[in-house]
Amino acid sequence: MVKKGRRRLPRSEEQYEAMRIATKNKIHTAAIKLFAKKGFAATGVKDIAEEAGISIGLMYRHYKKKEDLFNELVTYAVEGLKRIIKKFQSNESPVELILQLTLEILNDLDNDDEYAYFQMLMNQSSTIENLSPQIQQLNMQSKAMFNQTARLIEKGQILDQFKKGDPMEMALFYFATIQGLTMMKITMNNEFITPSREIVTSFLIKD
Amino acid sequence: MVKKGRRRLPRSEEQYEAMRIATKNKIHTAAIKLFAKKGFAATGVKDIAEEAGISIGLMYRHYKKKEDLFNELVTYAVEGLKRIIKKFQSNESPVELILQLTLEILNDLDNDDEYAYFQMLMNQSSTIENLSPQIQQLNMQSKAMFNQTARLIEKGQILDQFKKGDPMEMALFYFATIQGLTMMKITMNNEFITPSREIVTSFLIKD
DNA sequence: TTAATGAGTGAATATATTTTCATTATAAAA
DNA sequence: TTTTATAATGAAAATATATTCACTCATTAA
Repeated sequence: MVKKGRRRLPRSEEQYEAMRIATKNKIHTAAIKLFAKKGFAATGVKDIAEEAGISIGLMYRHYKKKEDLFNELVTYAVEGLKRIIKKFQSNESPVELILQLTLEILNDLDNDDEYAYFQMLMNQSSTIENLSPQIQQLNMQSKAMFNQTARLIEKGQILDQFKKGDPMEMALFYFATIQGLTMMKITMNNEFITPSREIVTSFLIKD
Repeated sequence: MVKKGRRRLPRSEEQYEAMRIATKNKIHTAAIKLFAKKGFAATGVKDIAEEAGISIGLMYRHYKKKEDLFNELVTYAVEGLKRIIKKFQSNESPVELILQLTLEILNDLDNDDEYAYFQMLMNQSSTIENLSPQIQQLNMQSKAMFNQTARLIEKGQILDQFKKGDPMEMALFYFATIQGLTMMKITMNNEFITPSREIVTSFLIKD
């Protein structure tokens, strides 16, 4: 409808799109880092703008509220979770699936990948009172991830790949270690030592 | 000096002291819970006063600033750390010492003891920018705790009580799991399953 | 009863943080 | 060089949170 009165643009729509995506990326990278490290409340929009190297005003052109930015990041985390859940539902060998995920996570921790930040974001979410739909979704997917992992462990136990024990308890412990490692990574930074996957999985996988 | 002009008091000094301690305890219990769950920035003095069942004004009679309250709690955490470090320096069997600590922690998690809150407080501390002397002390003790644990693991390896591996890496992993479990406990609350100590120590202790 | 004292209160003030918006900068077409 | 559309800015307004302080409350010795 508005298209009818199309006027000439100084830049092409593609150029504008690229600019917007570029600044959005800057905001994302800065925000995930700060939210993960300091939490939602302790992170000021000023901090984010500074870290991203843009003005506060520009942030608000992209996000009406600080919360909207947080929620968008949460959405990415949800997508990541969904991918893992889907993978776990495949028919591959349980031990292979767990090993694969573990190695991937340890690798990301070692390479300072954004993974750690997203993991922390998931914790931070639980500290927020006013649960947005995005955070509710995240909580649902987390629970699904848990159940899926417990089922996978059960499968692996039947195949005699895994050690005995309550699958739910083991799944919880697995994620607790991942959680804890992520936290350590973020707080210790360069003093952090990424553990071998043998250490991480020794409670679960038979030698 | 001031004692000279002593005037009559409606209550005895002991009574006043008891009242002050009572409210301080209320504040502590409320604050540690909220700081641990939501972090320093996200916890309002209003929240603390509400949870403690007192007025905001009374809070400020006991602590000039919100930060002072936080720092006092940090001091308690430091004392706890020092106790554990001292214990670890004793000549008891390494495997016994680690087992003892692990069981104690798991028991506290199970019983909803304040331990979990103090553990989380230690994380929250790392997210604060303006490092108070108290927080600096906490960081120093944390590092000491690490080193002490690594040394203990080394000792246990020589005695063939522990599995092989880099002691520092294993110490870090140990605390990461504790950290992660604490976090889970606080976020999941009643859905949390306290893992058996066998699961927690299986990466470290030989069967 | 009254007077005295320190605990306890919460509305008012100070401070910090978020959000808005009038304005400027940029790059390309004319 | 001028015009244009949109990105980008940052000081000002709106909002939220921390802190203060003039006051009330509770208790007990006199």
